[in-house]
Amino acid sequence: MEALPTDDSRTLADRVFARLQDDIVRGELLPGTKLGEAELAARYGVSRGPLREAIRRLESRKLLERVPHVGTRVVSLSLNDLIEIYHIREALEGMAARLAAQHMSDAEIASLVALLGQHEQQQDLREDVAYFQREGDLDFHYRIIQGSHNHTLIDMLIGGIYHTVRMYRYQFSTVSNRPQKALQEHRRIAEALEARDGEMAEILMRRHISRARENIEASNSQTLEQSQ
Amino acid sequence: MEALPTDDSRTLADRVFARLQDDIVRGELLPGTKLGEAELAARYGVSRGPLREAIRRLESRKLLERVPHVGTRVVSLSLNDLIEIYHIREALEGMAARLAAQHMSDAEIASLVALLGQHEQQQDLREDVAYFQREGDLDFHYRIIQGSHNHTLIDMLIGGIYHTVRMYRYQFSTVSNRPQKALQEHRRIAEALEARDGEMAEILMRRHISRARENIEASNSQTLEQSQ
DNA sequence: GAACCCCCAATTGTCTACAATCGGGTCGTG
DNA sequence: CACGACCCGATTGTAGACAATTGGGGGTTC
Repeated sequence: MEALPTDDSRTLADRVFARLQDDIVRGELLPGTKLGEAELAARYGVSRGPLREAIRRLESRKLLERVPHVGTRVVSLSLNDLIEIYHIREALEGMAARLAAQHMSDAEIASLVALLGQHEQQQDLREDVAYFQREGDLDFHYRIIQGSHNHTLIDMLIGGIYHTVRMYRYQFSTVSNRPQKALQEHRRIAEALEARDGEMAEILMRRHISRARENIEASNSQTLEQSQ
Repeated sequence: MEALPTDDSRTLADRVFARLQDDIVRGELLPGTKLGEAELAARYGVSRGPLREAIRRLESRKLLERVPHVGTRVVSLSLNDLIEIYHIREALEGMAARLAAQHMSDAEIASLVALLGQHEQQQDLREDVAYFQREGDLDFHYRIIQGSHNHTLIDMLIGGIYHTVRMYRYQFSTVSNRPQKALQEHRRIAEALEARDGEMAEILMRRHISRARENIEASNSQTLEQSQ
């Protein structure tokens, strides 16, 4: 989806950044884990210099929390944080859907529809459902965000928020318990894009994300109560 | 508004980050300026280690552009970038206004109204108008964002977008040519907050930012044409 | 036995120095 | 004049050492 850990990015700091981010997002490093610099430097085979640069960047992305003279640890999201993020996604991805209706090429839209066809097949076969619910869902949203052709918006969502959303999915091992409804909503959004109806696309996208949020709130309400 | 350059933040890297960001935003370092590491290290009296950490963070915030093995330079915004940012502000600050109507305390709203009173006086006196149009305007928006009480949203806007907006104001030395209208719009937004009318506050805020964007587009259309 | 203080070990923060790598400019050649 | 190889500067990577701060353990006192 982005830079793979096997890539040969320009500098060492860039590679360490990508690998460390991936390990965090994929749950290799669990939330709350304390990360010693010497330990991490050994883990990735680099010296502390490039490592610290990578840590600073991940701190900016809210994937690491750092306390001076104490240490760095992987952030642990609260349910409230996640709900805030979904409210923001509602605003930004709603906007992205409206822009996508204006700016996506016919080819891009056709490709998006084809993607939904694949998802439908996967679901019919009940095969690798987890994939659809995890990366497949993000892939759909990913394409619409790209379709907005607003570079700043793309950067904020893809480069900022989506890593946190993906990390959450691994942390809470959340799987949507409404995959068929989600797919239907995806279809309707795609139809609005095909009709070049930006307002409709925005409304449908906002509603789609809002429902996902409500689903999370309902599924984790007992978790919330426990933590209080 | 945030960390002042005179603060005594925990680590050197934090201080260099704050000072360098301030120098960029305030136009001390002009857009496109090439920044040598040795030069900057001498300028701020630190070694390259903390400096590089600061550079990485400013790169994440889109205030610096870095090309490996070539160098770092201050970003120069295009008019198109700025317009994209204003579209995003429309979505996010509209949301912030709606949340502020729900979550701001009566005291916070009263303080906001008092701030508008100060702005009105400044404008009547035609005194230091530039201040109102620059930091004063941002101060109003700043308070509403804070009033949303959504930590993630606050962080994205205050910690991310607003530095870019402020930098732009210095770069293009843009002064709104509609200060009285802007102030009126501020007043109406405040009234909606007093009435706890979130929907109205959102609509008014979106319209307000949309008009500011149109104003920028009109003022700089010749600049756009020139650059093409 | 509990509370407090002090000291120490561990970790982080910082600096200096040197090797390695890349890009751009220069010079020479066809 | 165009093309290519070379060199030099700057940036990046690494290592080592030392300073600074934090948090906890041990001891003392009430």
